[in-house]
Amino acid sequence: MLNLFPAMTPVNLKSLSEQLNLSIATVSRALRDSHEVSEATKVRVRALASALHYEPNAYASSLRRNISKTIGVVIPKVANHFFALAINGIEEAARQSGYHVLIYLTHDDYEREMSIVQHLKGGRVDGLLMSVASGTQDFAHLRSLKDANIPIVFFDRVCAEIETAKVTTNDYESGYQATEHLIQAGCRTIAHLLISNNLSIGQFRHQGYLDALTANDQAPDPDLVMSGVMDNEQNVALIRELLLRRPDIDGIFASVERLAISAYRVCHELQRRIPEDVKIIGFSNLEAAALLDPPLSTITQPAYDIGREAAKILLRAVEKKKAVLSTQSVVLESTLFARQSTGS
Amino acid sequence: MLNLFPAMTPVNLKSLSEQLNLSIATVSRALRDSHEVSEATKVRVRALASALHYEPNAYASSLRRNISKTIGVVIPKVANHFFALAINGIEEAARQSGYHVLIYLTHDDYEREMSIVQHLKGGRVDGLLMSVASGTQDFAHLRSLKDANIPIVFFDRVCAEIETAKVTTNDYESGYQATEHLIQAGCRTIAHLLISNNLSIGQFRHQGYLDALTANDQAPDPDLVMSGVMDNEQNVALIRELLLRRPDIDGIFASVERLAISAYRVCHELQRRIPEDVKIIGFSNLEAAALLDPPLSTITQPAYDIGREAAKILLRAVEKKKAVLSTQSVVLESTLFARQSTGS
DNA sequence: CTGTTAGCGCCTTCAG
DNA sequence: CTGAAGGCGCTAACAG
Repeated sequence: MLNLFPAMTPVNLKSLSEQLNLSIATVSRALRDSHEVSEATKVRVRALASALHYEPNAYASSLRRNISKTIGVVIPKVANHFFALAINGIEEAARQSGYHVLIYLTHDDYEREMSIVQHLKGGRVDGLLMSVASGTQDFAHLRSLKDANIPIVFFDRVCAEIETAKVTTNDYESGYQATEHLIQAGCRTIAHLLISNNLSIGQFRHQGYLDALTANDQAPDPDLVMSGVMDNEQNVALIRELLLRRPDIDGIFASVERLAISAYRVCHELQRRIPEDVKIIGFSNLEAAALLDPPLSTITQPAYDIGREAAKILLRAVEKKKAVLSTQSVVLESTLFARQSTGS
Repeated sequence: MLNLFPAMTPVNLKSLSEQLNLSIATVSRALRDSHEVSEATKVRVRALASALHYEPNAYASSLRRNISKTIGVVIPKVANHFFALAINGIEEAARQSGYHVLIYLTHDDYEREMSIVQHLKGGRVDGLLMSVASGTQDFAHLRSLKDANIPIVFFDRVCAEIETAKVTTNDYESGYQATEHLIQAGCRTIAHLLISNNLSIGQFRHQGYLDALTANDQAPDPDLVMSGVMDNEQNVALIRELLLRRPDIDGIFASVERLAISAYRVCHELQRRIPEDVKIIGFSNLEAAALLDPPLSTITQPAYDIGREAAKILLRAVEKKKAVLSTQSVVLESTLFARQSTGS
């Protein structure tokens, strides 16, 4: 007789097996579609299981098999189009392989990143995807993941010191191209706005900027390089100051979306016409960039693909139970959108 | 003698207890800071535990205590500023209470939503936060959560049929205000763009639109109401068609960010001047809206607070082990930003 | 093909 | 204050 009130007696292998006069093991095997169980019993078992809406207890299974079917994603923030899109790609890849996704935000805080990683060593995840916090200087907590047998894949903001797989974009080339784009458009004094830290991506982009300048016989000027801070209003103030101090600036290359937007705003405010007086190009995944008038030229990273690629690499390692990944680097290409005023 | 190679022998209560010549129970109690264990042993235990970087196995604990310290978040998409900000608030609240956050994207697909919810009944989460998919018409899968003893809190896109806590914004009022804003600005023919479905929020906003019209002696015209679809390019085509069919439209109220942006784009394309020919106001959490020239007026939802509030309510219920929440409705207020061209 | 047994790592009575 | 024992739900080895 069926028990249709699972809230009363729990629905688990035990209760199922009792009602079916089978052993727990057989029921378990039947549900996992093992070949060593007769088709007839499989049918019986499945029928009851679905009638009672049986759902296996994920944690019991995880404990037993030492596999959680879960990956962790540790990123600075999600209120940022790039990471939002990346998560999308990650979730997609994870779902396709039957994995769950735990999300953690560091808010670019080292302490927080450390405590998250420490927690995760408890076996809650089979693997980790990570974009390091800008405040992170010490990487011991990341190294220790190796001991805990948890593979990690870095994306976008990678950590060069750790030997593992990394997914990035062609940051150096993008920095170079962006700068050259401004030079071609006639800019003679180009500022570079980046985030103040040791992030690999910032360094690569900056090197691209420097090399593009020298290649075009423009002497790099440290005074034109601005390191942003966490607080956005402060950044606006810094940019305003820079533009007032150097009225000769006629081109701005922003390595971060927020700085590009802020620069745009400050130009408006200071009545510097875009693009007549100042041309701006910035890293951005903001769709609305194309709608600005004049539109903002952007370097757009394939965020979704980055997330997806990273997740796929991680999952492949997880399935093979390889704690340490080969130091493989996947580089995807960003796209430069040179947008012109529609002249309406 | 210390074993500093946890990769060799596993670090768990058993191994710790052996090295300390204590029982597993005592070690467990010491680590949970139980009052029934001497301070001296606590110190000894903690010392070894931290030396070996002991991290409790979350799944064993979950299995035993039937508590996962994890909540699930099921949303349509994350590549949308509103949801990104909401996740931020959710993660914050969860973290403060020591909870983990699993994320699932439905892509507005009913089947997917159902399968996710079904999975989650396996005890993987202690509670659920949800914004229902636009394709969802049947709510049996949500009801069944009650049987599984999993509390659920809806936010933004709520499901009226389920009796549980809900966190929303004042959608009716916002729709009313937005429409009145356009009327005050002199619009005589106001279109309403919304998403094609049974979403509660769409209905409320639409009712506000209708009531504002009648209150101002404008007869609602069904021809001016457009239901969007999933594909954005199709939406652009639909909007274009609408504006061509009804050249008398001089005001647009968009209930979704994407539609507002698309409307903006189509107006540009059709050379309808904003705001001289057509005024636009739309729901949006896009910062860049203020940068558009002319800027886009928006109704902005307190996304972060919505996520945070919803998570707090859920966590309170989870801690009390209440599967069914009181049908409590928290309504937060959106802000209308009436932006004017800077006239530069 | 099916059943029995023995844990995964942890927590929680119940006894000392 | 500490220890011994049982079991959360599931799976995997070993018997039949």
